[in-house]
Parts: sequence; structure tokens; C-alpha cells
Amino acid sequence: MSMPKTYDFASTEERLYLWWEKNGWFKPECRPADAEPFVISIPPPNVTGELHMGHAMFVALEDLMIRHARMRGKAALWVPGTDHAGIATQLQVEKMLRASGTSRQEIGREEFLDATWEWKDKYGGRIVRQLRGLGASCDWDRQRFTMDDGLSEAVLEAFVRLYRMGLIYRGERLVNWSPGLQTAVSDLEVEYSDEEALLYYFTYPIDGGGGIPVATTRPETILGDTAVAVHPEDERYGQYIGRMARVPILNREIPVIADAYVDREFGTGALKITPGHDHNDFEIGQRHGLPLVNVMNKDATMNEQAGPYAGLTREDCRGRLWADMEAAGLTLKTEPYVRQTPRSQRGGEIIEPLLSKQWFVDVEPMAKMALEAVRSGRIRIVPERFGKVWENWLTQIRPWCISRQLWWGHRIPVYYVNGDEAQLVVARTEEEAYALARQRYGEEVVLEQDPDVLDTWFSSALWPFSTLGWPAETPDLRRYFPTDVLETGYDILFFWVARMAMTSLLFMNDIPFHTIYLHGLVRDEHGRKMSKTLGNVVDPLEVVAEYGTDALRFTLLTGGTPGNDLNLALSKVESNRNFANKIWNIARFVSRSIERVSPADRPAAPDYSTADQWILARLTETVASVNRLFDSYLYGEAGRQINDFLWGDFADWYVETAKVQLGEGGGRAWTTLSVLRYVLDQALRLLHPYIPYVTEETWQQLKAAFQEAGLGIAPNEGWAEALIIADWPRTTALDLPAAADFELLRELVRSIRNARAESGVVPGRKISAIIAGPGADRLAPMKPVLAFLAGLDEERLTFAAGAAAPENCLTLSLGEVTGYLPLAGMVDLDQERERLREELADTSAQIERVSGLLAGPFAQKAPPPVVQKERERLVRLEASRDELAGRLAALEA
RNA sequence: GGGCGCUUAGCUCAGCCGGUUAGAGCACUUCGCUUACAACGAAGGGGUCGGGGGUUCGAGUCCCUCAGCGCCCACCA
Repeated sequence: MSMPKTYDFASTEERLYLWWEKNGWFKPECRPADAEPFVISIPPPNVTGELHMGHAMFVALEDLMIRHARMRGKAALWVPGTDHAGIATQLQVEKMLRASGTSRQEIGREEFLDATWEWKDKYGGRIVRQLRGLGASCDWDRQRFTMDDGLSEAVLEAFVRLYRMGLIYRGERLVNWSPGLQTAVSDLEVEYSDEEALLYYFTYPIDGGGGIPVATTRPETILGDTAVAVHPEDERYGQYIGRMARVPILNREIPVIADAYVDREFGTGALKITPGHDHNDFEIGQRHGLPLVNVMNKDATMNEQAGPYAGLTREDCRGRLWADMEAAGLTLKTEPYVRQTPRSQRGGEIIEPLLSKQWFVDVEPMAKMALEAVRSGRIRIVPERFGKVWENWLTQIRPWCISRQLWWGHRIPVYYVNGDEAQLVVARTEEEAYALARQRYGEEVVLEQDPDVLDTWFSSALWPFSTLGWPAETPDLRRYFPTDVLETGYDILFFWVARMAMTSLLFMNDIPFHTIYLHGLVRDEHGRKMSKTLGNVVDPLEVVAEYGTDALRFTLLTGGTPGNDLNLALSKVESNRNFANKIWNIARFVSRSIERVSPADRPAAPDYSTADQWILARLTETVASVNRLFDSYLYGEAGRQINDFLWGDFADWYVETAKVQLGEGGGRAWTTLSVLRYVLDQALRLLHPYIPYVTEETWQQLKAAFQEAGLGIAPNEGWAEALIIADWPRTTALDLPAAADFELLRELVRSIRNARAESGVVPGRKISAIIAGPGADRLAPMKPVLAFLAGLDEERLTFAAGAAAPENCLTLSLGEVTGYLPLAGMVDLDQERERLREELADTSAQIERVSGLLAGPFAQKAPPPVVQKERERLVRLEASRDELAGRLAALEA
């Protein structure tokens, strides 16, 4: 059994993944039937999407949670799946059709859907393979797709129920229309960007003389104006209220109305009202009973209502109309203006508020429940501050437009009777629809299903329960619902998370998860959003290929804090790749050390050295701290602490010390090896949820090596079959009285190393030392360790509490102990005096500070342990000062 | 117009319940291939924790305020 010098993730990852999966460890059934479940529903990626850092982030976090729960003995279930992503997928397929010289309109609905399913089958597996590559321990047998049979049934069920509850209705409303996609989109799918534009000023002529100046950013909407509004108390225009104005060019007659919505301070203080093309104007129009005039077609060209401008694009119309108005002497001026331009989240084209007939969900009753769930603490949001965002959005929520004029998606289960849209039935299936229709409208009915499909988010809103079988009462639904944690990026809190909470509370009468954990966006090294145009996109697959999955995962998990964006630096990924290698090499050392111990060395009772006690105590502290941090979802900090422990304490100090202890042979060596094994084993367990591959591989190597050796060194529980299902560490109460002495040793070693370096002692040269002071006796048992770590000559290393300083030595004063280093011929006495003076000054300053502290109110008001710590510090400082002063006096004499 | 976040070493970030002259990685300087690891080790330099005020025995950590940067929500033409 030999481990190569460098950890080779490339030959490890896939092998382990397949092995874990083959053994059923990704399934909750690998735990006893009475085990407590722990469930996460995956945020389903777009079925034909490509892996990006956001995916890597959620996989890292959710897999961490799942693996942790699994190791704690829970029936951990991570339900995987993909989303049909209506608009995104349809766009991709349409693009493909265009490339092959056809279009969806040309091939028709049925053939288009066939093509899309084909596309899905062809590319749908890719994202899943990529998720697997990141180590996601999902139960792939339970994988779902938003358009598979079961989930489609759930969608129908949900729609029908909502409709029958009166929460779904159809209405002609001003919706956000995407002219290129030719579909409505929801409010959430519109993004506003500040863009340079012009504000056009012109005069509305009033019948009977005079005029009202108004301003607009979109002159083409003038053609749809149905009123001019002024503030009721505006003296400038009061005379015109109730009179008639004339729409430029069209000469249509419209009223001048008064509405307090108008801001007298802004622009001209008067407002043109276009209820058919502006959301605010729509509301004003409703208040005043104004007619709606729609001047545009679905493709955002002007329609017959635009008179002479019919057929023009909205942009062309704007130019032509303005030119005509200028010619007619109606214009006043234009000025530069920054406009909040509504753009489609998908295509980026300008969204047109357009009058159209759509289906809506009245989400208010559900929103109330979702609000209450968070307010009452039934659902907890991490980080907490997002609770406020939740509150704001849900309290001012508006109806959700759920119909999309697309083909790829769940078709709306509404059937119109005999071509009359006023007569309709809503049913789960066509048969059911016919039955209903016949009942209501007679035997001779012909039904036609609504051509529209549902918003993609409608199906994902049901995800936590639809994936478990709902509406069927399946065993999975009973056992695994509600799920536990919903982990995702804060950017889809409204799109997805809030809607899941709403539908679950309505249909399941329960919360869908008790905790919402939100992570931030992954940005580039300098905090810029990753974008193709900027060319700063970091591809997770490339990172994984170069540094390994573990390195990327650990970077994402420890590089930031919950809910905050993370700037990804490759230099960090590289150091974390090195961390994996460090782990590997520690294990390599421990494995190799086995041959230095024989079963006969086993002591009757364990006798832990100071170093053993120290590392065991540090392990206990680390485990306790990690568990506490995990309880608060502070995975980043926990990961950093494990890293510090393993590298900074275990590798840098204990492993080095172990080299000496192993050399002593006998029971000492045996115990040392058992401590090495135990601590490494526990650390690997703590790290497994973060970096599953290197930990499992290392653990298996260790296990094999120890089993082969038959040393009788093993944890009480024995070895589990695999780390992935091994027990999560628990804190143990051990009596470790000497643990603190090792800290003293570390201090002394560091101090000696420093002195050596500053005096230019060549590394290989062993020097002599005298260790004095009250702590000397406690360090004496560690003589060989001290000698090894500090490069001392063991023959010329002595411990004596009252030892006097020899001639020509350096003095290292630590308070409890003092080290004298007689560096024959190398001590520059002037330099040493200077150094001692500096240290003395520094020490005295500290004494002044601490004694001042202890003399003040601090001693009474601070908690006793804190005061005690300062008292002890003062004692050490004073001892140090006396020592330094003494030495200085001696040298100055 | 509301709300939120960030501002700590040259860079990227930690610092969780306030505890006493601030930590990591990278970069930098010096030294070392010592039989786990040069994807490493040892030593070192580097920060008035954005500004101001307050609470407290004690503040990077809590409160107020100002500034800069970023994000979200919102109906100012």
C-alpha cells in the first residue's frame, strides 16, 4: 500500500462518486426506516442550461447540508430534478429552427413540441451530469422534471383547485408584453435600466383656445391618449378642467381631467393619459372611466388606431409623429432625460405595456399565509435580514400573470365551448372537460383548449411536494414532506421561494420547508458580475478540471458569508487545492508511521503526553465550535476553523511532535499513532461535507493501512464502510490537564526559532539552550520534542527553574519560562543589549496598561474569568520584566 | 421615494454571543528540497478596522450620524 506524493483528484472523483451511488448511500433508505428524515429539494436548473458558478454554489451548500445530515444518522434525501424553463428553452429551439431555415410558425405547434422534446432529450442530461460531477449526493432515482407526467398532473390539479377556489381568473389587463417573444411576462420578469433618452415637450390644444403643455418620453403613445390630466388645485390649468383637448394629428377629442396623482412640480405639471400603454395611466383611466385605446399590434408595430402611422414600428412612429407635430407647430422642445427603461429579463428587448387578455392568480390570500409563516417563525430565513424583503414584497403583491403565449410548457387546462370564450370549463383532462361542458352546455359541444401555457414558475412553485408525488398521497410525500431546508440564491426569492411557500400553505396546509437559506451571487475576482460580454465568466467545469471539485467547493463554501455575494479568485481555489494535498500528505505520514509501531507496543493504559493532550483538547474545541456554527448555518466560518485546526495545529505542530514521540518507540509510539489516527479521522469527518472526495479517499487509505497492520488501534465504534456514512464527530469530555503546557512549548519554540533566524544561525546547526523559570519543570518532559522543534542539541539542553544565565547568551523571556541561548561567538552584545532594551520597554508599557486596567473599574465590572486572565497576564509580564531588567543590568555592568 | 448590504494589510476576504496592543489566503522580504507534503516548511515586514459622535469597565464587533460603493423594491410623465 503506497500513497503517491501528490493527491490525484482526477483519478479519484468519478470512481468514488460511482461507488457511493452504487452502494445506495445517496438514498435515504441507507438509514434505518425509523431514522429522522432530512430533505432538500434541489433548485431545478434549466433542463437545457449550462452549468455556471451559481449551480456550483448551490451544489456545494446543499451537498454540505445533506452529507452532514447523513453523517448524523438522518435519512438524508436530496431530491434532484430539472425545470422545463419555458421561454429559455423555446428560444433555444426556435434558434435551432431558424438555423435550419424554418420556424415554429412554419412547422406548427405539434411538430414544434416534438422538436423541443427531442432537444430536451438530447441536452437535458448534460446539466445533470455536470451536477453529478460536482459531487452532488442526490437520490437520482427520484429525479423529476417539471413536465414529466407526475408533475404535469400536479400543475393541472393546482390550476383546477385555484380556479375552483376563485383565485384564478381571466381578464383584459395591461400586461408586460414582450414584442419579440410575442408573449406576456410577469412583473418580476421585467427589469428596469437607466437609459439615456429624450423628454419631449409639446402642447395639447384645447377647444375654445389655449393649450396645456405636457411632456412624454414616448411620443408614439400620444396616439393612444384619452385624456389630459392636471392637478385639481393647479391654478395654471384649472380653467381647462372639463374642457376638451385634441389629440395631435388624429384630432380625436379627449377631456381634460383633474387628478391628484399629477405632480405639479414635475415637468410641465400636466400629464397626458394613455391608459392603453402605461400602468399608471391605466389606473387613472379606471378612476375616471376613460376609454382604452390600444394603438399597437402584438409585435409593437402601430395598428389602425394610429391612423396614418399604422404599420410603422414604435420607433419609426415616434420619429414621424414628432416631425409631423413639429410641422404643425405643436412641439415645444426636447431635452435629454434618463429614463427607467423596462426590458425583458430574457431577451433584453423593451417591454411594452399592452392591453391583452390573460390569466391571473389572485395571490393575496396565499401571500397572507406566507407572510404569517415567516412572521410567526414557522419558516425561518437565513440570513434574517431577508425577512424584511419577504415582508415588503408580499405585503404589496399584485396579481400574478400566469399565461404565456408560448408553446413549450403546461397548457392551460381551460376549454372554451363552441368557440365562445365567455363559455368555458376548467378540467384536468379533456374527458373531464367534455363531461363538464355537456352537463352545463348540452350534449352538442365542441371544446377548444386555451392555446396558452403557464408561466414556468407555476410548476416550480409546486416543486417541494409535486416532486414527492402530490397530488397522490404517496409514501414519499408522507415521509419526506415538509422538507427541511430550501437553499438557493437570493435572486429568486420572489420568483420561486415565496411562491412555493404560498402554494404549499394553500394546497398542503403546511409550510414546504422550515428554513430558507439564501446564498449570494458569485462574482469575479474584483466583484464584477460575471458576463459573457465582459468576458469574465469563470466556468466551473474548467476550474474543476484544473484544481479538482473539492478545491472549488471549499472555496465557494469558505470564501464568503451567508447571503452576501462572493468574489471568486482562482488564487483561492489554488490554495484550497493545496489544502486537499496537505490532507493527503498528512494521511500519508500517518500511514507510513504504522510500520514504526508493533502490536506488542500497546500499553495497558493510555498515557497521553502533553502534546497528545493538547491536540485532543484542540480537537474537542474545534468539534464543539463547528457544531455550534453549523447550528447557525455559519458553514464558512466552520470550514475555516477546521482548516486552521488541521493545518495550523495538527500538521504544523502535532505531526512534527509525533515524529519525536514515534521515535521513542514502545507505548509512547503506540499511543502517538493512535492519536494521529484518531485526530485525523475526526478531522476528515468534519471536512467530508465540504470536500467529499479527498476526505473519503484519504479515509479509505487510512482504514486499509490500519486494518492491515492489526495494531489494535481503532475507534470504539470500529470503521464504518465509508466516510460518507460514518458518524459525525461528537464532543467528548476528556481529562487533559497538561494540554496548556504545550502552548507554552509552542511559544518557546517560536521564540527560539525567531532568535535563530535573527542571529543568522544556519538551519542545520544544533545549538544549546538552558530553560529556566517556574515553567521549566513542566517543559522538561518534552525535552526531545523541544530539541527537535527548535533545532537544539539535546545533549546541551537543560531545564532548571533557577538556572542562571551563562556568559554571552541571548535571553528569551516569556514570563513563565526563560530561554538562554549561549550562541558561542555569535552573540553581538551591543545588539543583544539593544534588543533587551526594546523588549523591556515593550513589556513595561504593557505592564502599565494592564495594571492600569486592573486598578480601574474593570476589576469590579468585568466578569471574573476575564479579570483573572488579565491578572495572570500581569504576573507573566512582571516576571518577564524582572528577568529582562536583570539581564540588561548584567550586560551593562 | 422606500429597504438592504458593503467599506478591516498591496489584492480577495474572515473576525459568529462586545472581553482587551486585529486574522487567513495570495502577493512581498530572508532562509531552507530536515526521511508527509517545494501544491511544502521556518522566520519576517505590512492595517489609526471609511469619517464623526455615543453606549460600556471595555467597541472592528452595539446605537446614532455623515460619506463612498453596490443591490433590491416602487406608478414621477
